[in-house]
Order: sequence, then structure tokens, then C-alpha cells
Amino acid sequence: MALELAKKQPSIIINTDSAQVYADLQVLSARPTETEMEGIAHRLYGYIDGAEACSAARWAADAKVEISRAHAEHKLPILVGGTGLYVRTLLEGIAPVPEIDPEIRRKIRELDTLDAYSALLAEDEPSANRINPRDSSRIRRALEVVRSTGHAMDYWHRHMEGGIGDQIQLKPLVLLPDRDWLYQRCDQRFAGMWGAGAVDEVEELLQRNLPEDCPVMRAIGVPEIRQFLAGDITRDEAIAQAITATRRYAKRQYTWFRNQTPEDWSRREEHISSVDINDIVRLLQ
RNA sequence: GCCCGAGUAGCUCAGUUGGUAGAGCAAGCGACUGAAAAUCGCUGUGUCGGUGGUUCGAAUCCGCCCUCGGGCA
Repeated sequence: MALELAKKQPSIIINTDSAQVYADLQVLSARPTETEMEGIAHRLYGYIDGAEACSAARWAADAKVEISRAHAEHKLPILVGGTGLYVRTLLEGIAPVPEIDPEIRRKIRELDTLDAYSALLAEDEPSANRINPRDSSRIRRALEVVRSTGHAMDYWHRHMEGGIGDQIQLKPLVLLPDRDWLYQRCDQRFAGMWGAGAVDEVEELLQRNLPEDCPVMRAIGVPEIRQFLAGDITRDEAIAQAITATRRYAKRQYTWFRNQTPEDWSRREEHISSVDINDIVRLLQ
């Protein structure tokens, strides 16, 4: 749909998906191929090496640059993708937490969740009270922030910086297609990836011996194909598990975009294929 | 045809000596401040194969029927 829109007026398509940023995940992140781009400029696709970890703040900074470039060229920047946190960070900004000391981060990620939680309770009680004791991700984040910066989360969260929501004219469109239809598409999508080289892609990725906590290692399909290659599960099991993971991810996106975006954002509930592109063009005027 | 086993939630199954049901997974709903395709929280899901009987009361006991396995002829 973004492509159709881009053909109507000079545009640049900017990726807003946290997995499609990685060079290593061409097939599994469903990144558009050169052919599929049809000569239209695409930015922030496959531009980060899998050994690195992107972040909402890094993506937002990169997206800002691409948006101003588009404006300078009198082109319409079209942001496409399903990572809500990235969109929010771009528009509203984020707390100005400095870079985390890699050594501190490494040590914290070695802790098991219960120990990390006990530590957080001692070092930043307000955060510990707010976070569920099993929420490994948020516990580790809060702990690395207080240890690396000397200030608790609450200190940093008092203000957000860098959002461009008030400087641009945003035309948001949230797609919430029929659930059954979407799930069918999820199933077909993964089956197609398997045939399009997903297994080879994971084999190459594994040869890199990247740290377990790299985001590329946990993209949907990677753990499943990895288990298949190790002989722990069958091909059919790997496909079934990856399909389930895809559906659950789609469900989380529904919840995020339904509840975390402002109410005045337009929402379309019909199938993407039946959205009239002229409606979208009208929306932009 | 006969014998045995099995039919309970979308799936795999549990269910004490009869008191109209519960686990896991799936699913639904929700949270989300620098890994977000991540990480978490909450919640049910039912003609207990059908039918007739025994009983105050049947997923549970009895009869008949249906379906699916396995065995014997």
C-alpha cells in the first residue's frame, strides 16, 4: 500500500520495523527485495549488522535524519512498520538516559531474573514495585540504568527529549484488519519464508556465533529454525511454532496500536488489500 | 461377526468410594519509556459421543446405538 501511495507522488519509504533494520534478516523479517521496491527509495532497511543491537532511540535518531532529507528533497516521507515503541519514540521522544556501560550490562544480563529483581529492590525500590518480579526485560533495564548512571528510572523519566511530533504534520493510519484473515496471512507468510531460504539464512546467522542477547537471535523464526537444525524438533514442529509466534506477535500489535495510540489517529479495519488508495491520498490532503 | 480399548474445552489429556468438571498448550483481553518480532499480567473456554434406565442426584453404574483404534476369526 505504501508503494501504491509512493507512486502517486514523490516519496521516500522509511522502515519502522525493529527486525527489518538488520542486514542478516532478509527473508525472516520479510524485508522487501530490490525488485519489490520497484525503484522507489527505501530507507533504514537492512542497514544494521546483526552483531549490533538497534534501539528505539537509535532508530528514532536515524529516522529523523531521513525525514529531514526527504523534506529537503520535497518528497513525502512514508513511515511503514509495526514497531509501536519506535513510532512513539520518534514522535514523543524518550528519557535522556546516557549510554549504559557495556560491562555493567553484560553482568546484569548474566543474572537470573529473581536475583536481578532482588538487586533492583535494594537499588531502586520504586521501579521494583512498579515492575512485575518476572518481567526479566524491564527488571534488567531498570537495574542497568541505576547502576550505570547512578540515578533511578524515575529521575530520567521526568522528561522526554527529542520527539518531533509537534514539528511535523503527521497523517497517521492504523491498520486493524480482520483477525482470521490476518492469521491466515501469517501462516502463509511463514510457510513461504521456509521455501524462500529462511533455513539457509539461519544457518549463516548461526555461523557468526553472535551473543545470545542480540535482537537478531530472537526474531521470530530464528529460535524455531535453530532448534530444527539442532535436531530437537521436526520441520513441521518448527513451522507450527513459528506460525504461532507470528500470530501472537500480530495480536500484541493489535493491542499496542489499539490502545497506545491517540484516539484521533485514523483506523481502518478492512483488509489491507481492499483499502482504497485514493482514500489514503485524500487523508493526506 | 466376536473380543478389548478409547470417545470430556480448539488440541493433548486428568477426573478419587456417584454430589452436573480442571490442567497444559492454543485462544481472548490487557500492560508497555533506549533488546519491543522483546518482556510480562489477567481470563474463560464444555449438550462430558447419543439415547433409554437405576438414583434425591450420573462424566462416573446398567442396556442399546454411533464413531475411531487394536486384536481374533
